Formats: sequence, structure tokens, C-alpha cells
Amino acid sequence: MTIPKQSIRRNELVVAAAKLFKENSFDRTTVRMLAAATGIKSGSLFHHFKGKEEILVAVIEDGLKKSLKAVQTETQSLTDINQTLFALIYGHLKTLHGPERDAHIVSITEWRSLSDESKQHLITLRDEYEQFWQKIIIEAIDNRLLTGEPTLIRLFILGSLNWSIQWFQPSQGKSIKELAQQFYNMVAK
Amino acid sequence: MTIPKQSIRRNELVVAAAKLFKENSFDRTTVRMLAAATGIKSGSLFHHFKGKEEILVAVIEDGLKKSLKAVQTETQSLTDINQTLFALIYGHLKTLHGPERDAHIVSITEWRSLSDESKQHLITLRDEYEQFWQKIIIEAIDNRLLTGEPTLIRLFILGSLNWSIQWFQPSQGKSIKELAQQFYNMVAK
DNA sequence: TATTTTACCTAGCGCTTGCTTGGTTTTGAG
DNA sequence: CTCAAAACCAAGCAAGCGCTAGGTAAAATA
Repeated sequence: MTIPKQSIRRNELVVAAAKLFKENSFDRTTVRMLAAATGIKSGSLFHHFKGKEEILVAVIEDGLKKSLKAVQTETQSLTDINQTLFALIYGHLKTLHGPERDAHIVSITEWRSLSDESKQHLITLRDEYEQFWQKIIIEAIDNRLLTGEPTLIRLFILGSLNWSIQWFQPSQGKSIKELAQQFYNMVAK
Repeated sequence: MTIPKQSIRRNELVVAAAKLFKENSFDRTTVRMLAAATGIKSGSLFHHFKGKEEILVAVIEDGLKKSLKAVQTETQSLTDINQTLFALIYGHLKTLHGPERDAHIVSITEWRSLSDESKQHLITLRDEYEQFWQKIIIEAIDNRLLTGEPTLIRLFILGSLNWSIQWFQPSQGKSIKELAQQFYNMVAK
């Protein structure tokens, strides 16, 4: 019995899992809960995934890949560094609180529920994303838009942006664009 | 059988619990693990705490109270707003990565493991801490040291500071004071 | 239409979990 | 020295957990 990595059904399960993992947490979401939410019996889940952890890996992998794609799209064809930096911040917030919100939140909060092997696999994806930021930040420093150590600035900005999952409610009060503007104004010269 | 809220033994258990909750997580720390770490039998834990959750509440309560005390001490007797804002950032980082590190990390990461009742109880303490920040931030805005909405700025700064638990290793590379300086330079005018 | 593959169900095993109960030891005040 | 309160232990229960085994139904392939 081989388990296919791509299938419509599997993807549905991953989306449902992301929602449950966000609402409860990975540990407090049981395979029976996920089964009930998707109209399946709990044992049948293991036809799609080797184990519970593989579901979490799939959710996070999904989230990370979409993050990278999102900021790439948002910043492409921009030449001005001011615009690029804003687009980066805006793009990050837009995916973070967009349709894939659940997966992104899980990517951020459930990292430590992963085994070492799973971490190793996903860390490559995360590094890729962070490198994308790093490059633009360095360019911004060169243009005196930012000052300080690139790595520290990156951790600082990404930290505060990611923290918004703790307090920001989409479609209530501020728009994401306003938010991005305020973030941008605070760090850029 | 009444359970006293203050006792030396209880405090030892809370400290040990903080460490375990940080290393594993609340859910993945079993009462048996905590018992083994403190040289006790698992059942005996329930002489000190009504249930497992009460241990978590004690850890977080401890962390929050010490946070507030730390920044109060750090900023007292300062009149210049520049100095005060720096002291606030420095004080926050110093407790966060100081001797009570475990409890603070648990306070940040395990919030959602709490029941609604426990949350309600602890939210008062957290609000108190945030209000302390808010006051100083407003003063800083009045003095043109910061610009923007107070609440947003607070969330932004505290978010990035708290995020440092994800990457900062005490006693390795940068000192906390250097870190605080960089943070300060990035937000203050 | 026959055959294989994919998707699912039924039933339950083995293990761990938080917590309880009823009893014993230790401690400290009078 | 007495004795009650506090701290602990031994043993185990009931519930929930991830996951498996063996089979059936549906869909795809030939």
C-alpha cells in the first residue's frame, strides 16, 4: 500500500486539519476530530497519511510554500527599494491573514510539535523564505532606508509581523493595507 | 483537605514545571515527568495543585508578576523619556532572558493551553503590564520620539521583543544591552 | 467486462493520560 | 512528648489516545 502525496482528497484533509490545528492545537486535535470534520472514520485517515505528524508536516509545508510565492508575486516587477520593502511587508501580512491564514498560523505556532526529522525537512523551506527577506533588507540598508544589522532587522520585522496573529482580526477595524503602512512607517526612514 | 497557595515546596514545583513546560510543552509534559523531576510520586502532585492546569496557571502568574516588577524597577527614578523608553525595552529583554526565562517563555507560548476561566484570571495581570507600556509609549509620542497609534506601536514593539525567544540564546554572541540598543535605535527617532 | 487500484469502514488493541482513594510518614507547634 | 496538620506513597481506574488488521465498496484502467 503506497500513499500518494498529491490527491484532491488529501488536500481537503490538510485544509481541514489546518483549521483544527489553529483552533485547538496540534496536540489537542485528535485524529477522531479531524475524521469527524471531514466525514470519514478515524482509521481511514491513515490511508492518506503515515501518521498524525505527517498531517502537520503537510499543513506547514503548504503554508511555507504559499508564503514564499506570495511575497515573490507581490514584489516582482518593482524596482524602487521603497516600494519593494513596502510590498514585502504588505505581501507578508496579506498571506498571513488571507485565505490560507490557518496554515500560516500553524506554521508559526506548531513548529515545536515537529520531530527533529520533520523539522530538518521543513527548515529548508523556511530558510528560503528568510533569505528572500534578507536580500531585500540588505538592499534597503545600502540605500539608507534602514540602518543596523540585516539579520537583526529581519528578525525584528518578521517577529512583529508574525505577532499580529495574536491580535489582528481580519475584516474588523483596520485594513491590511493600513496595517502594512503603519508597520512600514515605523521601521523605514 | 485544603491546598495552600503559598509554600516553599509548591514554589519549587512551579519552577521545575516552568522548565519542563518550556522544553517540551504543557501538553507534552506529563504529571509523571514533573513528579520524577522533583523526586515525588505523580499522585502527590495533587496535594499541591487541584489539577494539571493549576500548575500552568501558577507558572504564568509568576512570570507576569515578575515582568511587571522588572520594568517598574528598571524605569523608576528616570525622568527623561528617551532614557525611560530605552529602560523599558532593556528591562523587558532582561527579564525575558534572565533567570526567570522559563516562566516568561511559558507565559508567551502556552496561553492557549489555558481554559477560559484561567485566562480570565490571568488577563488582568497581562493588561496591567500592557498598560504600563502604553503610558510610556503615549508619553514618547507626545515628545515626538515615536509616531503613530500608541496601541499599534505597543503591539509592534512587544511583538518583536517577545519573538526574540525564538532565536536569542543568552550568553552567546550579543549581550542583552546591545540587543536593547539595536531595538531602540530601530523604532525611536 | 474483468481486474486492479484507490478509498473507505468495522472493530478493537495496547498504551498513556490525568487523577483518585485510602493509607503512611514527616513536621512543627504547644 | 503529644498530636494534629501537612506531605507524601502505593496502587490503580476510567477515559482517551494513535494506530492497525482485515475486509468491503467504489472508481479507474485494461
